[in-house]
Amino acid sequence: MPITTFDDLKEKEREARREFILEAALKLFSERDFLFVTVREIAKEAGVSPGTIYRYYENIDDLFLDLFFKWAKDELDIIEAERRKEGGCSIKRLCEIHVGYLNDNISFYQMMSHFMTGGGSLSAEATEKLNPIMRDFMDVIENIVKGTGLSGNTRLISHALFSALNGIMISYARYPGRSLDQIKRHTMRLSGIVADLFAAGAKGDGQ
Amino acid sequence: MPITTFDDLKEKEREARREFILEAALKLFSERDFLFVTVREIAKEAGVSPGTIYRYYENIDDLFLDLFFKWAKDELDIIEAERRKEGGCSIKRLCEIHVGYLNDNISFYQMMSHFMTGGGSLSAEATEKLNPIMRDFMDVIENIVKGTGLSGNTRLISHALFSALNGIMISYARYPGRSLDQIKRHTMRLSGIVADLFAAGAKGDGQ
Amino acid sequence: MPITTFDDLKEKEREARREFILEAALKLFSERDFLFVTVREIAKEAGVSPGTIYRYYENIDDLFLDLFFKWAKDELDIIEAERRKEGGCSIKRLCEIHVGYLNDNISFYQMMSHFMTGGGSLSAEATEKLNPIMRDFMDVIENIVKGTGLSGNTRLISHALFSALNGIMISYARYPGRSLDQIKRHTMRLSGIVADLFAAGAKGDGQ
Amino acid sequence: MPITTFDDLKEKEREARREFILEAALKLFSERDFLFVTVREIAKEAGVSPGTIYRYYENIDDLFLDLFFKWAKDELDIIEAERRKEGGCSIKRLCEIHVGYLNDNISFYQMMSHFMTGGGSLSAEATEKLNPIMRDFMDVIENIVKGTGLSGNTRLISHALFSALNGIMISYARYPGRSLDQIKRHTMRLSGIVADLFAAGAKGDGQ
DNA sequence: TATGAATGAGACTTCATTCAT
DNA sequence: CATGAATGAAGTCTCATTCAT
Repeated sequence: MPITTFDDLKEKEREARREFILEAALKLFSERDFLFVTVREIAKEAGVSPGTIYRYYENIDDLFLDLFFKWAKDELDIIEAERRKEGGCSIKRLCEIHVGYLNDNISFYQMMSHFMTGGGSLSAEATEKLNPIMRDFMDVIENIVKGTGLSGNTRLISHALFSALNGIMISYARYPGRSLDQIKRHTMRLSGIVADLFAAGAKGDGQ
Repeated sequence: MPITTFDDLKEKEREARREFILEAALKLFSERDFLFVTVREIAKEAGVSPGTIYRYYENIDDLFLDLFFKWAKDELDIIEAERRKEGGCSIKRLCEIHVGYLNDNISFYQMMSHFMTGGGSLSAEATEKLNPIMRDFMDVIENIVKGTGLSGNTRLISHALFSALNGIMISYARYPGRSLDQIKRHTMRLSGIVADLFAAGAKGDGQ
Repeated sequence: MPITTFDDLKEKEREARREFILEAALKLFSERDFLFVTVREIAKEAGVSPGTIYRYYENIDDLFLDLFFKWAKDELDIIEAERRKEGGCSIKRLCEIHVGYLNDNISFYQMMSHFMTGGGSLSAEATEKLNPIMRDFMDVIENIVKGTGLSGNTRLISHALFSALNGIMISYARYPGRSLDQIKRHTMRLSGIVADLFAAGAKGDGQ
Repeated sequence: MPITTFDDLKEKEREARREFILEAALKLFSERDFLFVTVREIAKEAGVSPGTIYRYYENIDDLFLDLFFKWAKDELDIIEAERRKEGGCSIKRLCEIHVGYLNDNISFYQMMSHFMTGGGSLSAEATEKLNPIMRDFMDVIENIVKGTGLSGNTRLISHALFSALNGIMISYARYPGRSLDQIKRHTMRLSGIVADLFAAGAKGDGQ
């Protein structure tokens, strides 16, 4: 019989408020490059004072990281759900999901590149948090890759696949003069090409 | 009979000074993430005053763009040289060159992602400058892709190849805890995988 | 027959809690310059919430004052104890005690200078509290001065003696590059010189 | 034949502007405890922008230090002038000058206590700057002390004298409820007492 | 009465850019 | 044409204090 303590409630409330701030930040990031969004703006959007932000995050990079994790987990959940479906998750479907998700959460890949290229001051602590989630991501991709019957260095292939998809987004997600819709179509097509090549490679390799 | 006018001379001198400033910036970018290099530092390194920078570039993004072009042209020259060699430039070699070049000019891909993800305030004018060089790049890649005997939408495949390689760098060029050497090795290996897949795809497609 | 009312008990409890907070602050001040200790830290150390501090002290300066009084009373007790000893308390001994006490309670003189130099926003009320304790201090010093057989304006001389000793601490208690031990030795020696001069002055004056 | 170069002029102008900012800060310090004067206020008072302050001082403590040096040198000049007079500078006169100067530059002793008690973040660099001027000060005092015919550890005695005078100011310069005039009179009297004792001690010692 | 989350003014500092010389 | 001093908006973050629970 589960008992909900007072502390549980408080913790839940705290999480909710944290989430609320995160949503506010998210809204701003969808309008503007996240690097140019300020603490003051996030606070205003969330309807709290700047100081409040710092009750929930030690510094601004911390907030960025939190949002990054949220996204990563969110996408992982989608992929996992797909895998549990009958027939599992093909490489093609994986690529669709990943590029589709990045299209719908345009700041996600920005952060990815921000943190990955060392733009963030990435405290040792932050890096320690960043690593496991990326490993989870890679594990899932690798499992799918393995599922295609492919042998060889599947880890390396997973790295290649993952980074190739990211590169598509980096390269074309903000292509000037194109609508969001056009961009989505283009990046999805490119991801399709990549997916086919990897899938074909898997088949060829398996023989 | 060509006449070198006074204006020509002045123009040449101007170009030289512009180049000089650019080299200074380049030197600093090789030491530090280009987003954290200030105008004052560039000016100091170039031995001019900050104000002078603005006689040659409308703003700092303009300078970034100029350097970006320089790099792009530089790499294109290398690729073209390779193509003129006997046997031409294979996809594999292209991938080696591109990822190798990015490894040696670490700020190049940072700028790539900076401009491509909309980090720069890309004036309409800047965008107009950005497009042709990218098209040149893509033309060269496409020619190489075509040269493998591949049919189909070679343009799209070139896009996919190019962005996949960029993605490798974005994703692993600053992998925390690894030496530059290790990173180069890893990214080169990944680019090898991608190259093989595209090459195999080309063969398969050609049948 | 004394009757302990409910109110008395409450008042006692209140005093106890006040004392508890004070001890917490004291502990922190012994580790760090008191100006850099925050209300939150004191609250945490005392195991109460920041809001609680304000149920016992109108503001932070009020707490500082309270601690200041505690120290002053504490030192006065020591001096009084010395006076009650056979032979009483000489000027020399007084100086030793005072400078010794300041050495052992390094924040005491910091606060002294804080309040005395107007750093605190000394409300009228606070000032009213500050005066009697300082007068007590001065009375004791004057009594000792008088006890040496010295005539003349003993009050003024007491002021001079007291402030001279404080000055020694202000000037040398944080002398950079010296250990606490070296500082104690140096300040004690200086206080010895001052003591001798005042004592000699007393003798000369007495003739 | 001295030649005033262009650089000399610029340097002079720079010094003048630096001085101008310093005077503005000085004015504010005379009205309020210097620790509560902000960069913005100084900038406003000086009629420049906050950023300009940082062209002349690396940080705010640097400005404080500069003002401190200015004062110290200024007072040293006064004392040296006195020494060059016929009859030289007696201990009594030295005390008058020092306490008089502190009375007229009420922030001087505040800074003295600020820096001496470690309130400033006193970078190693700052400390290195602080030491020589204090040594100069002490040298002058010691020379005067020696001039009275006193033998023994004149350095130590000088320390004692100097800190005793400072203590007088710390202890009484902001005595609540007294006018500046009353304070000056009181502190001067106290310094007179100290002066007499040290002078007497010198005589007694000389015998 | 105690709590502690929220406040919000305000601190220092940076830096792309301008403009009088 | 080059200079570089000055700008000033904007950034992140702190912390004494308040007030609804």
